[in-house]
Amino acid sequence: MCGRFTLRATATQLVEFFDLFQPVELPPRCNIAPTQQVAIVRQTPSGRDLSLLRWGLIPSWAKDAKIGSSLINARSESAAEKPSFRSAFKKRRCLIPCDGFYEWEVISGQKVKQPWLIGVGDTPVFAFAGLWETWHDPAGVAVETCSILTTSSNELLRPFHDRMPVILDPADFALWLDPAVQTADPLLPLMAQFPADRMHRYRVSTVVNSSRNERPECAVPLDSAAQ
DNA sequence: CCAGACGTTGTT
DNA sequence: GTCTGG
DNA sequence: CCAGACGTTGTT
DNA sequence: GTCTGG
Repeated sequence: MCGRFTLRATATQLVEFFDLFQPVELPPRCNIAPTQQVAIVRQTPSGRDLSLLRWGLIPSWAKDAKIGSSLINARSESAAEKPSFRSAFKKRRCLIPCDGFYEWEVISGQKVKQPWLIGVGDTPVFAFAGLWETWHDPAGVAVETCSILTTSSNELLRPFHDRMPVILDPADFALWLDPAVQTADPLLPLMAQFPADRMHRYRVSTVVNSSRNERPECAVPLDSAAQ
């Protein structure tokens, strides 16, 4: 599954990979956590646009924002039907740029979990499949939120979880973002497991365990010689 | 009709 | 907002 | 996802 | 144990 990730790509890399219609410079992030601002790519009439919104989808009908922190992921198999996600799945799909995500290994007898950083080998940046939504707080202020879709894990991720984030192939970006597509049928094949042989992983420092730590050290290989 | 739920994950 | 349960 | 808190009252 | 905050 996916609860923490990195985005250190430059504006140029983002423009090229996502075909953005205007560049956006983002500060490098090594430890993006739920409830924080994340960058998403949306299709607008002018082109593909990058904006920042809160991670943890709050359905439009929610009475308070709390539910958002438990909706950081959405199951791809059911998002089209679930009340919390179906409206967003139909009309508000997005890409979530990423260049690595963390998984934690539970080692028996050890209290502290060992984090790993997972990457896609052949691209400097890649895309999670995401959904976004608008919620209005009690004062009427609009809050935009998002969620990352999940699928069953491939061999590389299975040691950590039975779920992994949906990673989209750039060839599928246009269909995923197409506002005219409002049914799950043509989208289901896009949400398959990303192949394990195109991904890699390495251990990183437990510094990343606390979402308060944003230092670059979070994403540095622990023992590069041994990996 | 109204009231109440609406989600994911991991762990046991 | 929309569906399910009573 | 993990870390960290987990409470009430009255007074300032 | 469970919820909240980041």
